[in-house]
Amino acid sequence: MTKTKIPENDDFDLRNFLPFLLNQAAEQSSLEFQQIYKNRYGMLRTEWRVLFHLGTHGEMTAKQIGERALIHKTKVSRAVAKLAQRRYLTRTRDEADRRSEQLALTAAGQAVYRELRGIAERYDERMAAHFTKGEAALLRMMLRRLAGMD
Amino acid sequence: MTKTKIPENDDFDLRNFLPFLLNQAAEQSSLEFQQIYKNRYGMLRTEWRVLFHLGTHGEMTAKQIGERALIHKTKVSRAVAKLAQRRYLTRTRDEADRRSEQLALTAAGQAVYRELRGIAERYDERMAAHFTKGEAALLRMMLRRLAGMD
DNA sequence: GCTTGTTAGTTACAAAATCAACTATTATCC
DNA sequence: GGATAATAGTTGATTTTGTAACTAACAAGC
Repeated sequence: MTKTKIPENDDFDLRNFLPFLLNQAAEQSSLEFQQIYKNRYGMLRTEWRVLFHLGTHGEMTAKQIGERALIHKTKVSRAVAKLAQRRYLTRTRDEADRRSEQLALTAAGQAVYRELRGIAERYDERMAAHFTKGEAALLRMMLRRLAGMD
Repeated sequence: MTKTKIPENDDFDLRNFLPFLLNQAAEQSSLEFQQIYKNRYGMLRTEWRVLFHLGTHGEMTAKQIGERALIHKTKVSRAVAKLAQRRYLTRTRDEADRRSEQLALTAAGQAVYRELRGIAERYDERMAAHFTKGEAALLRMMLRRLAGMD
């Protein structure tokens, strides 16, 4: 029975492959954090991302959000539509350039943002607690570089 | 016009939030690496993951792959079906437990795996080149820990 | 001014992911 | 042994995403 054993030869290990590792770590943390905003606010990942951007930066256009967060414009468009429908944000046509709209959180949106921000901060601390302060800072720096955010 | 300015107060920055950073970095690298196997072998992300698992570990069941890679069983099932259809792997019913099947790469599957593994190694090196050897090793360690792989 | 090209954002359609229900098989417990 | 529960894997229905084409508004060249 010529059952050729697969060449274990190379020292390549999937579990050390950076794209794989990044994906696993991201998936793990996203899933965990998702429980919170999904079950509690019925929000999708893209939606809280948009909410967070508006929360931290104030008024922005859909385009600016998409650029910063690397989210495709159709996804942003749909997330904005849902958030507007839930009265978490308002759209005001920009009179200087009437193609775009300035988006801003309503009072309700800000309230949700502040709640989620608090949860996010605690969650982040819990993750960072796996490491020393220096390691955590280095990790953030490295991830920013890999994400092309530098 | 009571335009309440959003509290820029807290020093919370989305761009430092670990789940966000992980997601951005993972997305960035996955998209880039995907160009290669997608354009070249018409494979989906889940498919090369399954292929890689079989390539590095030899025979496995669908369940084992799903557990290791954090992929839902329906996704694994469909990926396995496609790889089988392309004759990259064979399924052999496990006589000890006839519910499950042992999956193994065919010669063709192994050939593709080896090619992709080479590409993956070079890609990984390029990513790691952003950092010193020590930093890169630390990064992998930290990601493994965050992914719960330790 | 008018044609041509861009850009912000939306929408329609196709591809993929998620969820629930199903089959076949094995394990448990009485 | 037989009923009940649990498990491996598949399939179909629903959601979500990605791709393309579209509308409306602006910009540039002439």
